[in-house]
Amino acid sequence: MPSEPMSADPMPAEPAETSARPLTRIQKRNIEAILDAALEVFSAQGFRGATLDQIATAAGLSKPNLLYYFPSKEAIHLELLSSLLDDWLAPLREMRAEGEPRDEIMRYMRRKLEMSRAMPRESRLFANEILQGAPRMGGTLAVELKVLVDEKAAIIRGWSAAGKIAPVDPHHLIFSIWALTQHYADFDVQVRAVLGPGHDPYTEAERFLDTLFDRLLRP
Amino acid sequence: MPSEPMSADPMPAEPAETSARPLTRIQKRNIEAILDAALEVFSAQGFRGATLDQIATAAGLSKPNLLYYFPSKEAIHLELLSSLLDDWLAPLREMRAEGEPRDEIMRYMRRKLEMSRAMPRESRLFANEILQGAPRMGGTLAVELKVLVDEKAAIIRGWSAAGKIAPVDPHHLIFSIWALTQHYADFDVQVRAVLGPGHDPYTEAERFLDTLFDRLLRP
DNA sequence: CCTGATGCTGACCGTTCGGTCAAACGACCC
DNA sequence: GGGTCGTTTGACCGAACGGTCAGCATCAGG
Repeated sequence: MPSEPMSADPMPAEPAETSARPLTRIQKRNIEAILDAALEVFSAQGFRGATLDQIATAAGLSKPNLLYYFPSKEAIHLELLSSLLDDWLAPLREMRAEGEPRDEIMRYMRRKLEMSRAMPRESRLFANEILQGAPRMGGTLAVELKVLVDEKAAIIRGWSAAGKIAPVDPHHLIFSIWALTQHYADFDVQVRAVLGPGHDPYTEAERFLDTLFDRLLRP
Repeated sequence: MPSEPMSADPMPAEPAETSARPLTRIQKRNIEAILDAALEVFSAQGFRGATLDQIATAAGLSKPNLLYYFPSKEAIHLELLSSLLDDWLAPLREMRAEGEPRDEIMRYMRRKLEMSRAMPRESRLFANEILQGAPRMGGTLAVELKVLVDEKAAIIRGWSAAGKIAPVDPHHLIFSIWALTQHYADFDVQVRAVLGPGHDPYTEAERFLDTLFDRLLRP
C-alpha cells in the first residue's frame, strides 16, 4: 500500500481502467470470464431476466466472488454496453469520403453483416437495450451516435449530389443497413425456423444484400 | 349453474374462449383492460422485467383481482402472443398470386410499415420474444409461420421467373420487409435519437422504402 | 327484498433475487 | 515460518416477486 492515505478510496473491488494499480493475472482472468458470461446471459435473457447466480455459474465463480470484482449487476451491464459501443460503431467510423462511394457503402454493409454473424450476442445485447427504451444509453445515443451518423450522412448526401450514387435519404440508408444486418443476429431463431434446415442464413443474406444495395445505389 | 355437476370444473377464473358461459360486461371490460395493460408493460420491460403489480396498476386493478381473471403471469403473456400472431400475419396472408406483382409486394411492405406505426407495442412484444429465443413460440414459428412464408415465397419466385419482377431470393425479400419495417417500431428510440427533433420517422421511412423496393424489384 | 353467483381485497406465504459480511484461504515475499 | 495482501466462501439479510386464501362487497334475477 504505497503512498496513498488509507482514508480515501477503501475500494478493494474492481480496480478498473481509472485505477493506477495494474491488474493481477487472476483479476484479468476472472474479469474477462465474468464479462463473457454476462454477455452470454444478458443477451439471452435481458437485464432483468438475468440473475447474478446464472452469470456467476457461467463464469465458474461463486456469487460473492463475482461481486468482489464488480460492485453490482448494473455495473457489469454498463461495462458491457459502454465497452461494446466502440466496436459496434467502428465500421461506420471507417467510412471515408475519399473512397469510392459504392465500395464504401457496400463495405460498411458487409462489415455489419459479418459482425452480426460473428458477434450475435453483442447484437442482441444492444437490441435488448434499445427495445426497452435505452434507459442506460439514451444520452450516448442522442449525442455520440447522432454526431457520427450525421457526419457520415453528410458524406453520403455529397455522393448523391455528385451523381456517384443514386439519390437516397442518407439517414434512412444507414437505418436500412442496421435493420437488414442486425435482423439476422437478433431474429436468428425466426430466420432459421422459416428457412428450415440446410440453409446458411448469412451466406444467403450476403448475396441478397449485395443485390439489394447494388440496385438501390446504382446511379 | 345449469346441467353441470359441481364436482368437475370448479374453475371460477377466466371463463375463456373454450368456456360455454358468455362473458359478463365486467369480465369483458376487465379482461380487455388487463390485456392492454399487459401489452404495455410486457412490450416495454420484457416478460421477466414485467411484474404483476405493474400490470395490475396499469389496468386499474389489484393484484389478486388480476389473478382472478388470469391464472398466472405466464397465461397473460401467452394469451397476448397467440392472439397477436394472427393480426401480425394477416398482411402476408393477403398477398395474392393473381394480383399485380409489384403492387402486391409494395402493398405488403406498406401495410407492415403502417402496423409498425400503429402497433409498436405489439411489434416490441414479438421482438422481445424472438430475441430471447422464442421459448414460448418456437413451435408455432417452425410450423405455421414457415408454411405461410414458403407458400408466399413460391408465389414470389413465380413472379421472378415470369419476369414480372427482378430476380430476388423470395425468403430474404420477405425477411428484408420484416427487418426494415419492424426496425422503426422496435428501435424507435434510436431512430428518433439519431434523426433529432423535427422529423417524422414513418413519413420519411415510407418514401425511402418505396424507393428501395421499387429499385430492387423493377425488372 | 332475498339469494346465489360474481367480483374484489387485505393479509399472508414461500421463493428468488441482489447484495453484505466476517472469516478463512492461498500465494508470495521477507 | 510468519506476515501481508489479494482472493474466496458460507451464512445471512431485506426487498420484491408470483401466487393463495378466507372472507367481504356487489350485482342481477326472482
